[in-house]
Amino acid sequence: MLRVSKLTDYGTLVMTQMASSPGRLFSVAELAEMLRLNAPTVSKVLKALGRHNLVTSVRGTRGGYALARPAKTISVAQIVDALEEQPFGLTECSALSGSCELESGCRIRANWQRINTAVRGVLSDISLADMMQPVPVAVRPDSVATRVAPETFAGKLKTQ
Amino acid sequence: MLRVSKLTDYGTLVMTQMASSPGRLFSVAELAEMLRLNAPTVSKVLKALGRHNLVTSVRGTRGGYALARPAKTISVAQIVDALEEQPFGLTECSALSGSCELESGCRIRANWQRINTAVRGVLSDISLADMMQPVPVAVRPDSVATRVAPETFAGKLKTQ
DNA sequence: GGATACAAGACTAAAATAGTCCTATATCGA
DNA sequence: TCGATATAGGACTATTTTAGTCTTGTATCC
Repeated sequence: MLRVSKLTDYGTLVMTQMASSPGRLFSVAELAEMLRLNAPTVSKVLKALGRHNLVTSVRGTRGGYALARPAKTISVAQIVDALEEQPFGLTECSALSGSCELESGCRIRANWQRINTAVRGVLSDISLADMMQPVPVAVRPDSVATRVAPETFAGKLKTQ
Repeated sequence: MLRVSKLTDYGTLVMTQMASSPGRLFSVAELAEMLRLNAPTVSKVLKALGRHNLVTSVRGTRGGYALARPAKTISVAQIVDALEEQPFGLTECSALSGSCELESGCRIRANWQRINTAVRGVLSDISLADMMQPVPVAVRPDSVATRVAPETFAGKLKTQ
């Protein structure tokens, strides 16, 4: 449904929370309480983020997690990649195998790949630090005309 | 998983096929055979597209479907909207209700909305006619640096 | 009036996601 | 060195979503 999984959603929350105090370690229990999420779920998110080297972990009594690098250098795309099971791409192929060879199929597929690349570009150009910023102006969500807010995202959202 | 449903995928195929002969009517059976898809599935897609006024239909013996308007004036976003159940948006809210009020939550949510808008902008700016064009240059799918092909999409993919 | 083709929507099966739990391992501190 | 704490990995169940089909109804043509 063209939606990111809840795990990814939680991931942005957890990462942002950790970004607010770059130095310290956060335990699963702490983060779960701060964000009002269940601990096992937060744990699952953090384990996946750890496997992708977006967070570091320390075991033991005073252990916990912290961002592996500054928030400015972590993109939303990287969080998505860490938490979505499937590889990035808006379509599976572009319909059933065997259909593309006929006529229009393959062009469609190639064009979907270009759309994928553009969408990924959007996600790659937004950093965790950006996600913490307040939104500068009211954006009407469905208006294409207003879809780029003048401030923070402006430069980042140019795809060329 | 940040993927469009198969119905949407099929929708782009079906619409493109119809766009190749703007005048004529295509029956479900014809389209199914041309695209090597099952007829009931193609039917489901076309009914949904019809409800959203992207195709017109004629019943009866020599009936069928045709694009409701020129391919240049139909965007991929409109096809997505017609065939995805849920309203457009990459995250459900941005985690559980009640979490956002605390600290970082709401900013994240607002920023996700801006990402939604940017992604939607990509889909809104690609027309069905664009989807029929051959891809001008090889684009390495995962390289952000090359993510905008110089030709056809170039102007369209600028989000500002 | 009968054949054809779309319209609406119910229904089943399969797949993906969400969320929890169990076992193992590392660290700290008494 | 032992026990408490906290992460690591991954299995597992339940839920939700998606895919695909089928049935009944209606419009059009000949």
